[in-house]
Amino acid sequence: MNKGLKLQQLRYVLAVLDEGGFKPAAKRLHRTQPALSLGIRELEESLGAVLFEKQGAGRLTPFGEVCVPRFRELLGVHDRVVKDLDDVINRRSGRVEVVTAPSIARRYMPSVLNDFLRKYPALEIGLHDGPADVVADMVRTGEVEFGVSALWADAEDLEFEPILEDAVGVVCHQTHSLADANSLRWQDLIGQTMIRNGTSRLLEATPARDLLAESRIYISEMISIVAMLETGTAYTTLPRLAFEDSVSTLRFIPIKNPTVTRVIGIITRRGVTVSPAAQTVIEVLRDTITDEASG
Amino acid sequence: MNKGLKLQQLRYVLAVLDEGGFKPAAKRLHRTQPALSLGIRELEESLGAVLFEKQGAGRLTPFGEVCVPRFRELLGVHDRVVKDLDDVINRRSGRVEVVTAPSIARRYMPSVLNDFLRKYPALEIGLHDGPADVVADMVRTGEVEFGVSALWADAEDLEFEPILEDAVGVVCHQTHSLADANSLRWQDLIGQTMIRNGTSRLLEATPARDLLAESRIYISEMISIVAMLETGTAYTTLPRLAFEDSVSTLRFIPIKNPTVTRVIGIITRRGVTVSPAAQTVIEVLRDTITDEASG
DNA sequence: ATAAAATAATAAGAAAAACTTATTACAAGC
DNA sequence: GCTTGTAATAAGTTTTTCTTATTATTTTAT
Repeated sequence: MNKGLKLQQLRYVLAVLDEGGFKPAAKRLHRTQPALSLGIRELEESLGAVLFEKQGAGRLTPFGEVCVPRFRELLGVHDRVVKDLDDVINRRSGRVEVVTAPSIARRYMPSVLNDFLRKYPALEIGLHDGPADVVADMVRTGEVEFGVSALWADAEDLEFEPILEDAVGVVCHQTHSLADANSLRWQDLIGQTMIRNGTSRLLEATPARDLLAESRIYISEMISIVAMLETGTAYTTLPRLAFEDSVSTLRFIPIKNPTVTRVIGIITRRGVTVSPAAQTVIEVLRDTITDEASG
Repeated sequence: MNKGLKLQQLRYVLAVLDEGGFKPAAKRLHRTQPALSLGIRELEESLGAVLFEKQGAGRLTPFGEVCVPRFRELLGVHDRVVKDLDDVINRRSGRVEVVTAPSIARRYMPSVLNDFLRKYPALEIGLHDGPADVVADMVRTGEVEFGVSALWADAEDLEFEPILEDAVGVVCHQTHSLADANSLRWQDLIGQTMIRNGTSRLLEATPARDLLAESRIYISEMISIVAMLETGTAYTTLPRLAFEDSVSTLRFIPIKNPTVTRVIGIITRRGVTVSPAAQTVIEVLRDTITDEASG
């Protein structure tokens, strides 16, 4: 007794039943009558028992009666599996986990999420945020399918695809001596009290490196930085997007010559294809950023 | 997107996962590595999405992760169906409905049932009894898979395979004038009061036809026949097996020259193969009757 | 009952599929 | 950089599945 049913042969059997004979069944399946005859014969041999009575217009043997509900069940499961997977591929089903830098989460993701949920009503999304190292780790562990953030050290196991440049500028209180400039050069900052923060290492390989060396304050939390800036006695540097949600008494002044930028991109595990649903989120994100840049 | 998964290709995928690579998986399935490579490639193309990362020792894509549980489910159903059908064929599962003449039900079936239940502990049986016409009808409608009885008119749609001959004799009270004979001839009955019953038509094409014509009493129910016989004023004829359960004050005397017999056989629908379980019951029944005849 | 029509089984060969061996390409490890 | 282990590709073979043509059987109609 040869194990291993062939789904097509089971379909032959059901077609013969539904159509009431080999010939009409063959027609429906775009086959010839001997094809079904042979196929069903082979199935019977592999089972070791006959399914149809001889010469009887598609009448089943008692054993056939036992088989048919099971054939239907198996084909039903098959068809459902095919449909499920088709839904996943065609974005009618699925869930994506994403992690971004906080600035991205606040500046772009609300719009991305809205677009995404509207365009793909059946897809689900989970959005996380965190600093660049957390983003990288969550991608690495597979907690999320991709991240959106700057990538400090380019890691062997991660893929980075830039999507956005974010220029660093001065942030200070409106009463600060630098507050009224439209733009600044790095030398304008010499002698001022500088607060370093998590993004300050962007300056490490730039003309601002000396300012960094002189700075005697480091504050990691944005809320503490703001509190310090509001005393009017110090400034800090931030990429434009990271400043976004700050207090209205603070000013952001771009710095030129040279412009220092933080490159933000999509971080994925190297050699891991993202799911169709995640691919969709990435596409929507790219569109959103392109629109913002041009609009 | 081509619908229609091939079960073997799904097994390839699971084997690669289980064994952690194409080569060991191929070995386990007694195939070569390119066979799996090609098979899985084809599956990916039919789905429209990649399942395994390139060059990565059997690591799945996120889409692959979605697929695998469903592949397991489908193959699980397949394997269960194969096992179920195998059980049916090998008599480890199944149910048979049988109908017999009352005489058979009482004389042979208890022993058949005991043998059957002991030899095939997983099979179930349903036993019915009734007169010959009911037996034939239950077979015809498919209520039962086969019947055991005499068949009056040989019907086009039924198959009859004789297994047993049952000789007709005289039944009368112990005080009746015929009661002490060891055997009788038909002419010995002339002038006696005869009760006709359901089996009397066995006599229609025999020398007893004249007795039948003279008889003025017909009783269908055995219990009423017995009551009448016990008055000692009349006799009736019955096949040996039908007499079996009668009262001890009655006698059965064989009739010779010629011996009239009722042929009992297995009745099935013409052109309908019986199920493996029913086949088993028939075999046990044949054995039982052979044993009784010789023992 | 016989002839005609319809249906499925069988035979033989063609097309398609699945598999094999041999080779190439790619990545990881020494 | 070379070796080693892995998977992909190429080409050809075997196996499977299908088709056309024919035969056998049963049903239907006369």
